[in-house]
Amino acid sequence: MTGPDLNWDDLRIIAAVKDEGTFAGASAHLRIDETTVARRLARIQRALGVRLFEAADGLRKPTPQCERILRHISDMALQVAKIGQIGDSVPDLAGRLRIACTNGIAEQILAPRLAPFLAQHPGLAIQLLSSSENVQFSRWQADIAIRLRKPDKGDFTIARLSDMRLYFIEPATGIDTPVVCAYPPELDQIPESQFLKTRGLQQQARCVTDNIRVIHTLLLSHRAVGVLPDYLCADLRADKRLKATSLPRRREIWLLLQNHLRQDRAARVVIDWVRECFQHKDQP
Amino acid sequence: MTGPDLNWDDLRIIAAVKDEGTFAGASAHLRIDETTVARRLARIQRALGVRLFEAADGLRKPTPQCERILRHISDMALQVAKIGQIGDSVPDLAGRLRIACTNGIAEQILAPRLAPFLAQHPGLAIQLLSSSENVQFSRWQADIAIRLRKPDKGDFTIARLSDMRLYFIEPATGIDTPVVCAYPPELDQIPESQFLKTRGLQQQARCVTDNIRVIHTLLLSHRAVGVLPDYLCADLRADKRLKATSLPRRREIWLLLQNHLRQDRAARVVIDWVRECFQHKDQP
DNA sequence: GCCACTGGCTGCAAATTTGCAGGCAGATGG
DNA sequence: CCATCTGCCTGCAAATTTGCAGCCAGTGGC
Repeated sequence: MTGPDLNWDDLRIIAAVKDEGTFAGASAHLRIDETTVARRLARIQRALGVRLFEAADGLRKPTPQCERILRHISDMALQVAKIGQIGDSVPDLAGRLRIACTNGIAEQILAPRLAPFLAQHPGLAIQLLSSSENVQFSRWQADIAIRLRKPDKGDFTIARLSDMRLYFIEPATGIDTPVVCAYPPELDQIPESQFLKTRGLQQQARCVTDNIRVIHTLLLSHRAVGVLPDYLCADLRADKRLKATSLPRRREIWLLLQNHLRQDRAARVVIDWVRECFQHKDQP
Repeated sequence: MTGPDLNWDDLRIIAAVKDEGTFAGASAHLRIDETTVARRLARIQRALGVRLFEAADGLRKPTPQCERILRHISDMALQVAKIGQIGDSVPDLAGRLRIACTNGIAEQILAPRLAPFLAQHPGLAIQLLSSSENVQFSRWQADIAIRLRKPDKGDFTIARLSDMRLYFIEPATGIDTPVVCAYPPELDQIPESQFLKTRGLQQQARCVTDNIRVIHTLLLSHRAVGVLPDYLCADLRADKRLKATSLPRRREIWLLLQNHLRQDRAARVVIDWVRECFQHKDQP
């Protein structure tokens, strides 16, 4: 019986749980909350009257019936992709969007992938408002903002985008009195500063800046210690004369979007691209 | 771009609007409200960035792009049907359900189709609580109830099921003082009684009953007048010695379901069958 | 012309779905 | 052993979707 209570869209959940092996993995892939994954999977199981997954080795394994269902679902996904191409053949994607974020994120994460993205969408224009200061998002000074701290509620949409690891970098062979690089006092609450404080290093800081590329350069001298986000640490971690220690705490990255742009196709395309940039931030 | 904002289930709306030619038709077919049809169609149009239908001759005509999309949708519907068969191959549909309704509906609409239905579902048992009195649905005396009047809200689910026409039947060649068949005073508010009152016939009633088959038999004598629902009028309307006049007002038919059965597969199967019975109530 | 019917849309309330916070269980590492 | 991390689930609130009532426009019949 496939009555109207069989929600076609729930079928996508089955495929995502199979592909990722966990509800949490499917949640990240589908960009919905994992409780929603669980509930929608339960809903489609009830509708089909079939058990779809067994729990084995901490993973979700599809039942034989589920394997058969998955073959049909992948056929459906092919059809959906073709439908999407029909929509894509309408070349009306245009717009100019202002993205506010830090210098580091703009330079290291977005910029490397911006040219190909704009080539793919000739009607789009992106303005990167990158600085150390928070752009006044509530005053419409930006359309999209990427924040390293969960923002207070406002008349805009907030969504969690990603997170980043932090690394404490120091010379591999300890040297006397390395230069301590620290962040300014107004950033005392960020995990980077907190870590340095617990190490008793914050007061010894001889280089105080919020410019992470400055810190990066100092660390490259092998005479300094400091804390940097993961996207700026690939070369440092590969350097044998440096030691990198992952901090226990991560920093969450949040996305803000003006509410009136929630159904804007250009905005959605740009947001997808931003998410993709963060997904691949560890790859050059 | 077919991101997660393309709701697979919305694709079904496109097909239904194409098939039925109007939102209202799609609404009846899908059994959702027509405003929901309009909104979901608008949503999928936004997601695809494609105009799907033009309005022509009071009907919705698919655009060329929509025609291409519809081909993929019908492929998907085939896959969904196959998925449903996988679920159906699990022969665990069992249960015993009590349906409360009038004698007329039980005998004329449900009973003719009950045997084939039960043969199709060997694990099901149906108890028809048919009488003229309203079973105490709120006291769990029935699982499903079919009512000819919109019920007050209660701790159960109410849904509109169908409606029926009413016919005033009289001898084609007028005779003096035909026997007036009327309904009892406690049913004074139903459209049947109201109509007879406006015709000044209610006080002249010489046969007062709530048994519509009794009225049917009297009308067959060609010496009586009365009002009956459409499902009991096929033969009367075909009788050349009788004249049938459709009443302006219809009677709505409502379905009640105990809330705890809303996700019960057996209950859903039975409800689908009941709907089908009413859909074909004019066919023998 | 008037009336009834049908289809589609708007606004509001009700119903449903989703996200978040917190808790629990299991696995891993120090 | 304890702390941390990860995955999953529950309860509650927020967000979204849906249904209903009412309205408007168009059509057909009297």
